[in-house]
Amino acid sequence: MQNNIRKNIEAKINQKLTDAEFEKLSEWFVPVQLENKMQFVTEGKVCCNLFFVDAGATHTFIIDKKGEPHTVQFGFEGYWIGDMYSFFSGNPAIFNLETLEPTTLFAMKHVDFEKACEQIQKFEMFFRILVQNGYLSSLQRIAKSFSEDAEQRYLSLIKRQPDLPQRVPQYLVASYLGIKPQSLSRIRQKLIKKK
Amino acid sequence: MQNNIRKNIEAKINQKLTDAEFEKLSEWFVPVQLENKMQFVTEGKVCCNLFFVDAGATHTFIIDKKGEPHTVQFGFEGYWIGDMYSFFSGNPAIFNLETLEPTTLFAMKHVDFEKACEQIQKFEMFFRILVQNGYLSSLQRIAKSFSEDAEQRYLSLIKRQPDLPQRVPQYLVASYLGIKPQSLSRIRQKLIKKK
DNA sequence: ATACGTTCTTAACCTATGTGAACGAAAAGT
DNA sequence: ACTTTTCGTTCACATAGGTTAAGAACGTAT
Repeated sequence: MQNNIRKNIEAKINQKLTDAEFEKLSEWFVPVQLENKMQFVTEGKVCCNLFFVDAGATHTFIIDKKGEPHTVQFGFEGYWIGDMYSFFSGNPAIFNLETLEPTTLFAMKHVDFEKACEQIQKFEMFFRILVQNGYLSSLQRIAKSFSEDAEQRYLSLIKRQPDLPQRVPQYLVASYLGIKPQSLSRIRQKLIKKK
Repeated sequence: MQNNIRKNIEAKINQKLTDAEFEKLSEWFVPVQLENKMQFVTEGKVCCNLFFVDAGATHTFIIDKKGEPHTVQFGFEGYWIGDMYSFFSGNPAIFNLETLEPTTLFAMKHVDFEKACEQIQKFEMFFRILVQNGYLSSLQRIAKSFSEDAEQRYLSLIKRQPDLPQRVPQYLVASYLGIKPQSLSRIRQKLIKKK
């Protein structure tokens, strides 16, 4: 049942897990079924769970002072998501997470995460790589946001994730790009005319 | 000599290192003296060192397609810097690092880093926390860059790091904020008139 | 002291994106 | 099937920040 997690971990550390290791691990991952538009992490509330997206789609967002939401990350099959700040510190979350489709998650509690890191060295290694990669890609994203305009960011986004426009509403794509839906609409029109 | 490193690690993990642990660690940190404006990591070249800033100032930057530099991070006393991507993967670096003052660094090679993680569990823990915090703060930075204009970003930057304007030239502050020096100058004028 | 290069400022103009509003299409609820 | 809400588009206008260029202020080397 947690087979996708196994594949995911093995791919990232480039090593196989033993059946014994996987048995242990799978006990710490609890399946969670969510409908569309369910918020399962809320800014200001502690969330000591980490999630693996088995099927479906989610987004991580913040609400700014004016009450406007801003999507920071999407999460699809095979993504690890959650509010890492709250997860590790036990303080209130700084992000919100919500489903964009009916979604199957596996949730891991922080206490179990600590057990997993202690008992399964490969899991700790896996997780270190995961956080490192996340860190690096967010640094690159910051760098790109300074040197590219919205049109270029949109083009490289749909190049990287061609299925994104099919899976999430356009206003969320705009939010992720840091622009308003009207502006994305305008950019798309411009691109169609160019061709 | 590597005392600042010891304090830095102990503060982050909230535990003391034993003298034996520290002895071992300090052998893996090699001091490096650099003059002002020395580039010590270059995009496209492998850099399998991680650095601790003992004294001085540095910045991490990329060069965009038009040849313009963009500062992604500053590094002052007590910061851990380097191109993590190159450090961990062994691939060419994606960032450049340069001193902004005469600077004293401690460098740790990746092979020694691996030894340190294996032999000193507290070091591995320390490093995991370091990367986690870096990841979280860059996510928050992305989120803020969407909801705040340059003036607000400037104000919260100098609130967080009041000494920054004294230590780095204004055009680098502008670069970090993602705007041109002229625009920062304009913003500063506006703020002076407001008062 | 002089000359040179670098950094900061100012100003006029330009451009990308935001804002507000109106409209139609699609989706969801009854 | 009909109504209501949500979503995407389009437009006119506003604004933040970019661009270009000039000069002032400062530091450094001669």
